[in-house]
Amino acid sequence: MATVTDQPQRRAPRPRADAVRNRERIVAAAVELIVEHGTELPLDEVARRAGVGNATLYRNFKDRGELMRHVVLTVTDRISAHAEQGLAAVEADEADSFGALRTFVHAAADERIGALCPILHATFEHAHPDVVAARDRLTVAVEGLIARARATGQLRSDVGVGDLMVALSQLTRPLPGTGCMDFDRFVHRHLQLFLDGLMTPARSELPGEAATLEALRQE
Amino acid sequence: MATVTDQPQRRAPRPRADAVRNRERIVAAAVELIVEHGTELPLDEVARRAGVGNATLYRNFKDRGELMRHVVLTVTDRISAHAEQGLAAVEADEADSFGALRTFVHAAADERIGALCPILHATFEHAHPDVVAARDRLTVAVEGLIARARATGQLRSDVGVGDLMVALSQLTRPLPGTGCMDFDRFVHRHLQLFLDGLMTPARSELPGEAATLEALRQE
Amino acid sequence: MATVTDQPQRRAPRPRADAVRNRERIVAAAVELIVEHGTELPLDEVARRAGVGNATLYRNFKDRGELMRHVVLTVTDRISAHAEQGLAAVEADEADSFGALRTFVHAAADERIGALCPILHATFEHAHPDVVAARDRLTVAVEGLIARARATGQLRSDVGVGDLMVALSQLTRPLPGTGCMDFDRFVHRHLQLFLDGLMTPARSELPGEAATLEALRQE
Amino acid sequence: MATVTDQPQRRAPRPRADAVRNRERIVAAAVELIVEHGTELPLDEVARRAGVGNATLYRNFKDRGELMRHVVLTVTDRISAHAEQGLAAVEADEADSFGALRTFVHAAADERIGALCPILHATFEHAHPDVVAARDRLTVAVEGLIARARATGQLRSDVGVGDLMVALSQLTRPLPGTGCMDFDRFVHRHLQLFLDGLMTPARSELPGEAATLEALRQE
DNA sequence: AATGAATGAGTATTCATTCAT
DNA sequence: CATGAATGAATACTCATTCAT
Repeated sequence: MATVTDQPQRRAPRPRADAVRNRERIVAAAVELIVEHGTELPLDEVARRAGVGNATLYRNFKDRGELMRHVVLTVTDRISAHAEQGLAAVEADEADSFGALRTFVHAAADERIGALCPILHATFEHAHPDVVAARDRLTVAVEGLIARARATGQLRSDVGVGDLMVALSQLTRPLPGTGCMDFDRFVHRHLQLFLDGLMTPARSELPGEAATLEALRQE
Repeated sequence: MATVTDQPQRRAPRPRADAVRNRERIVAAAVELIVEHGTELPLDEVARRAGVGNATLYRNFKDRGELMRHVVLTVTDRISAHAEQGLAAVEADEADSFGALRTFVHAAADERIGALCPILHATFEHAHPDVVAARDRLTVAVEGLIARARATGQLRSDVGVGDLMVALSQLTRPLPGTGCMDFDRFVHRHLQLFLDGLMTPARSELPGEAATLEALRQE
Repeated sequence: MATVTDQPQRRAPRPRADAVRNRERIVAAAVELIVEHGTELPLDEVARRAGVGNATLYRNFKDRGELMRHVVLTVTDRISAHAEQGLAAVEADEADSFGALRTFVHAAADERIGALCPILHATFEHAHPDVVAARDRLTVAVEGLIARARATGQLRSDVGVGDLMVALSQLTRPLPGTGCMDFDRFVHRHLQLFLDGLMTPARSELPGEAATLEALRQE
Repeated sequence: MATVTDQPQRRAPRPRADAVRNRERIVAAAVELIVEHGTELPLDEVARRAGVGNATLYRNFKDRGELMRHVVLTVTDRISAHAEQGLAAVEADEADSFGALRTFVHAAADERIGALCPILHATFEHAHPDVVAARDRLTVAVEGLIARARATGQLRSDVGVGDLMVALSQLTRPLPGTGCMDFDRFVHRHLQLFLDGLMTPARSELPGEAATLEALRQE
């Protein structure tokens, strides 16, 4: 039915079928390599891993910063989707709100949120519109989860979204030079322990003030 | 002429007075820079910060690996001292055992345990005798603290020393390019939350198995 | 059906209508960019300025050298036309012969004789038949102008066609990175001064020997 | 007599005897290569020509721009010295003032003033204090020569220092890819002709306005 | 025939490490 | 001993040219 109207419109997007694939493969390879070797990885290595020439990488991403930004956007979007999904479940089904938070945290870890550490760099373009938008989307969704968990009295009231996201990023931050496999065994334990610490009743008083993701913008 | 008789007595202690100072300044500068800029920093920068020529650095430390090892040893030793001191206090005075653990964790953060991130690299010589010895010393002391806290029923029984140390290292791991100052504001909050999660009664079941520091030797 | 009979007639002129246009636009873009940014400009830039894909450029011009050659030929031909026109005027109308030389020099500058700077490169194919032919045509015409100006006693007798053409090229040679607009303000002054120096009576003795365009073939 | 006071002060400058030599050799090689191959020359080639490793070049000159700046400063200073020497001769000895200008122009050509074309680039750091100072020094000296030549009625009054310097630079601008040897044969002829055009009585009217070196600052 | 994409070879620059003073 | 300088081996990035659509 709708296909009739679709056909004439397809001319523009088509010729890039393989180019789009290359782009995706480059970002995927970059995520992998950031997880394995940290953010200082050689871009030629990314290109090789993606199975393309190095210049193809540069055709798609003007420089290292742009590639990093796309990695961040890609991973952030995936994680936002998890958060929104969890939030929808909680709102729709009256599900266990803290459980939704737990589920989200572990899912974010599996999505390699630790690879987002570049976003925490002072040198990273925190002000780029796309980055701001992605961060805002994630913040909104996670704040929703947090508000729900707080509303049901399961989450202590003195923690902010930044506390959760920064600790989550740090605890899952990849170990350079490793396949990460061994490390994964421990990470979910640490997350679980941290989540336990977020529950009510609060067992200690927190120093400082609640962090926000915006506050990480350096300078 | 009378001074001649003095000279032989000076042999042992004197010749290294400033050399020792140089060594210490180099390690101190390295710790600072690792905390500020991560482990990939230029060694010339370390030398400059230490106020010595770069060749002096290489005279004292054969290569980057050796310098990193000494950084790790220095920081580990300081942290071990804190752990042992806490343990002694607990054993002597029947003090609050979980409180001792808390005190130790925050002290380790202030001692820049985050500078131990080189130990997280696969390329680091985890098997070097000095490193093994330092790690063992720290492990013993922290295990003592853990045993005490467990004995008084305040620490949940399903966490190992590795869980504590790895999570502690990760949560305090510096963000490259950061003056770290802003970050410090949050770190103690995260540690406090994590510590809350370590208390009894356990609020969740932990996946995987307890980590040990030895297990961090990758590959 | 009747239209079928029309088709055979179209063979010769039609198939190249837009192709010819493309060729011209590419050369024009190249001239512009050489004037603005020197000869080291990226060919992709030329294609973009011409509004065609880069591959189209390569379909028309095998490589950089061939494009440069066509630029040189195009510009040279235009300048030859000016010279021949000036010569015709002088011969027909007994006009002011040195004035014709002046007019030619400024016209050549406006035709962007500075874009001939590729001809100044040692790597340029000075011996290519088309280049030789174009250069000979220009040389003949300019020599005619010079002969006339000399015959009327206005042009000093110790300067050759090469002196004129090389100095003219150099004085109008574009400065890379410049929009050239500002530079244009000065160029005609310098040309005027140089032309004044060509007039009789000679005010100095010239060192070396008269240059010829052929002598620019380096090595 | 003065040597007594000199001896104790010599300690500082000594240890760099060879380093200073390297620096000079790098600049000299850069001038040579700019003359031969233009400003886009590979820096590795400069290092090789200077007989040092490429990193030595970068130790001495942070980047391409800094090397270029020092080339410009070096050449400009040498040329300024010529101009000042000529000016001193004219002022002291009542020598032929236009002859002094001629002598200066040919000397500047031999000092490769044509290699200064980078100074005319829009991308060059025209505002750098050292460049400004060097340009001012040169401008002052040449303006002195011009004023003298004008005062004696030999130089036409409608040309500015910028007219002279830009035309001089352009006429002596090296031909990329050549040993320049052949070209040198012609350059002094063109300069001589241009200089003739500068003499009184003026043989034509000049369009536009007198250029200044400052006006070449792009944008 | 025309295009956008892909590629490899080249160039600038950085940094760990060694050498000469 | 301590130092500044020198070096070669990376790595990021550009561009002429070729390929697939």
